[in-house]
Order: sequence, then structure tokens, then C-alpha cells
Amino acid sequence: MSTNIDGKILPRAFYARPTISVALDLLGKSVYHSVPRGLIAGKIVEVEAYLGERDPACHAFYGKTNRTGIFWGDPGIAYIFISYGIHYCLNTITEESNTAGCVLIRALEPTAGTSLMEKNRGVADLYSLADGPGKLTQALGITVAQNGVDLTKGNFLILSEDCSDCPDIVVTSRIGISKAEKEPLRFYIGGNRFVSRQNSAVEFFRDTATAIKEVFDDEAIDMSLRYH
DNA sequence: GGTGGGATTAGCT
DNA sequence: GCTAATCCCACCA
Repeated sequence: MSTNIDGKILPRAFYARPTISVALDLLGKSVYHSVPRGLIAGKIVEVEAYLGERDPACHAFYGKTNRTGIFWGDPGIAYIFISYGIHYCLNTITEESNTAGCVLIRALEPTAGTSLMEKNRGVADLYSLADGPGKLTQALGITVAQNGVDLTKGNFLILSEDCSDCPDIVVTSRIGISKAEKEPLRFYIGGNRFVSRQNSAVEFFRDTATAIKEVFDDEAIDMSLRYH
């Protein structure tokens, strides 16, 4: 079992790329948390990109502080913060060291340990277990205690998956933020029922490459730097 | 089915 | 002191 998993762990190089590339390529991958009572896992179906110092919605926008120093450290590290005093949000640090950026994981399709997830969440509806950033951390049993954990080793990992089911990506504006809220930086798997806030008023963009090019200069993303 | 308010904590714009 | 990358429930329709 463990050797099987070792071969699937996304290496640090996966994360050491432009944030938007990492965000797009995280769709369809798996978040994996091994806990004493069993294994909890889910497929990533929704993410948002936060572009570091250039992005007013990113915690790194105002520079290095005690909390945000992690942004300039190694990629592939978990950045977890408390949202609204109650919920935890899970991010992965991206870009090379000394460049800030992260991807917020917003929704998972449960694939293993659903009974544990139900217990952690206190609900039994499969579609409500991890269809939001606060819900998925609760379902996985993740808290700020895991802030700074390395996602390339240990019991909390992100794994590659076969791409036979390569996602059809939908691009929209981000959710729940008050700055830079119109940028095309939320990505999800089209038609997937586990995506959060299906009824939210978001702006839809035609396709990823076009939307990104229209809003950012070409330094923001090099579409050739995809990784599967 | 849609909306509005409250919960609760860390960081500081 | 104020704000926030959320969620849930009560209430209205």
C-alpha cells in the first residue's frame, strides 16, 4: 500500500512553477490524509490561485510578516489559516523559493474514508462533505496544527492520479473575497457535483488561456508549463 | 429557493 | 477595534 502511494506523491518540482499552472494541474489530483483510525482521501475538483505580492487578495500582498513568511519558503508546503475565526483553509505554497504564491483547495470529491469524513463533519450527505474550503479541512481532520507541513512526505500528501479522466476546466472569478474579486483565478472541473457554491454569482470566462492572457501579462502563466 | 445574521479567532491592510 | 479566502440555520416566499 505505502509503496504504491510513494510512487504517486507529487514532487516539489510540481509546486515550483507559476501558481496558475499549479492550480490548473492540481485539478483531478488527490488529497490524502492518513490518520490513526484510517485513510481519508478526495479528488481535488475546485481551486483558486493567489498570486503573491502582485495580488491584493493574497495574504502575501503586504509583504513578509510572521504569518506570511511561509510564502517565500519552499513550495509544496501546506499553508493553513483560520477564516472567520471558525474555519480552516488549506493552501499549497507554489513558485520557486523566494517567490510568493499559493493555491487554495476549495472542494474535494470524497474517494476514501467517507465514513470518517461524515463523522468529522457531522453530516451524512456525500455531496456536503467537502464542497467548500472550510468543509474539506473539517472532513480531512486538518487544522492550523498542520500549517507548515510538507505535502511531499509524511501522512498528509497530494498524489497524482491517472489522467484518463482529464478534467474539463471551468474558469470563474474568485469567491468570498473583497479585493481583486473579478480576476479569472477560480478553476473547477466542469459538471462535477462536488464543486462549492454552485449558485454563486461569479463571472465566467471562456477558456483559461484566453482569460488569463486578457487579465495578466504573459509572465503570470506559461501554458506550456503544465504538468500531468 | 433565497437571504440575512451570527459564530469566533488571529492578524493588523 | 476591525476585518476576514466560511458555514449554518432561521425565516420568508
